[in-house]
Amino acid sequence: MEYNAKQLQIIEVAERLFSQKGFAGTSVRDIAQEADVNVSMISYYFGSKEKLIEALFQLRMTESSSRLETLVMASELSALQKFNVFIDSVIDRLMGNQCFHNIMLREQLSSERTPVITEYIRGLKLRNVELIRRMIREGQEAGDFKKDINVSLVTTTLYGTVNYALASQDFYKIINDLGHLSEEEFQTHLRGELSQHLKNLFKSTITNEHHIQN
Amino acid sequence: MEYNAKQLQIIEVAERLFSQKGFAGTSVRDIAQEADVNVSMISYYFGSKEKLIEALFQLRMTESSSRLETLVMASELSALQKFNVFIDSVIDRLMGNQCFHNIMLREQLSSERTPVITEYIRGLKLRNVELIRRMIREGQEAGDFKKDINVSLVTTTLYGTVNYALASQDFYKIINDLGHLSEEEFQTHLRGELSQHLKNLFKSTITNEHHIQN
DNA sequence: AACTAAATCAAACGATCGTTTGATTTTTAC
DNA sequence: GTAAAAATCAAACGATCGTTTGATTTAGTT
Repeated sequence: MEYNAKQLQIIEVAERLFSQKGFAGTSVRDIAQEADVNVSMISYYFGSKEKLIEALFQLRMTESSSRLETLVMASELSALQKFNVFIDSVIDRLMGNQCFHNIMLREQLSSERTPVITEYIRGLKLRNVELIRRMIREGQEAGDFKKDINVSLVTTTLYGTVNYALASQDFYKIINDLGHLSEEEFQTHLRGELSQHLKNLFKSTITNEHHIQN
Repeated sequence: MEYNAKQLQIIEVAERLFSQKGFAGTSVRDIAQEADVNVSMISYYFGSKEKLIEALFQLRMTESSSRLETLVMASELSALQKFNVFIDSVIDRLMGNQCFHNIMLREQLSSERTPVITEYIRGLKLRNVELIRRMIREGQEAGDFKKDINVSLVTTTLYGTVNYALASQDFYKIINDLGHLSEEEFQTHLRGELSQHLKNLFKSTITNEHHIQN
């Protein structure tokens, strides 16, 4: 499915409002007003509010990242280097699509989920955890990584840390006295800190004692 | 403020429904029906739906954990031991109040927040990060912990990991073939895995090279 | 220019929302 | 036992919800 400019405008406004106020907390009139279209256009183009968020998910999910998978795995980087590249890509992907990942996180918190969206999320998470599993196994076979690594929990810490950092970024800015930075400067700062923190965290956890070149 | 049995019943049902369907996604009629009271009782007792969730926050926030602070800090445990005790207490607190922490996490994702609730959350997070800061500083002064530790990000990883693990527990159960466990067995299993994972994660990250007794 | 299809609109639809009303029942206090 | 207070209820309130209608305008095709 491809969308015209007006449809994309509706989707993008909906994405921002769903992120800010939640799906149930956002009315189609809110969306229509901010997207500068008539209320009926939403049903006209998408069928329903429910179908609209499904269209959003379909759009955002399909445009993401099968490149990464082959790009990372096919390279001649060491296992740890691949893992570090992956960490940065996760940070970039989540920070570059904060609204959408906010919606996705909220969706995971709900127990009354749309089957379509639930399936999208499950598929994405399955791909992510499998990619990490392959990277870790590669590192283990090279003798660089420890043998007993809980892949699920490593994944959980990676995504959990980035997600929670983004959810708490206002608080983070305050207690670290970063109010003087512009929004862009702050995002860059946070990105760098997260990257360093996570790389350090996992390096000392999943690699063996004997030093390996970074 | 203290509540009678009926009021507590309403609060507890509201807590579960807000957790499952979100604040905006839950109607006062939903709550009234499941709590087996008349719709008007919610306004009668709490004033409004908004005041109801504020009452929930006030109730859950005041019943939590200033004991921990003095208990952990005043003991003769080593810095790492204190940190490990704190890790377990965080896991227990979040897993023991999943509904409420689900609501709290959702609230942090929203940009249109109730000032009262925002302030509750800010205060709680401030206390938590300060407690962790004191523990880390103590470990540093004893020479056990590294000098350059980003307290905010350590806190973020701790809470982010536990929160995300709970948000993804259905997925975790599936990909780890834990479907044969009862719900209680699974919770116990997850608690243990999380505890081991986080202790291991932080031990290798924040302690110095030379071994210190656990 | 004439016809067709797509887009846009104001208005209205019925349903549900949070809240209030006013009567009635139950509990409490003396 | 009786009066006051608290609790409970069905019903209704106005507002807003997502969606549909039907007329009108715009764009595309010949």
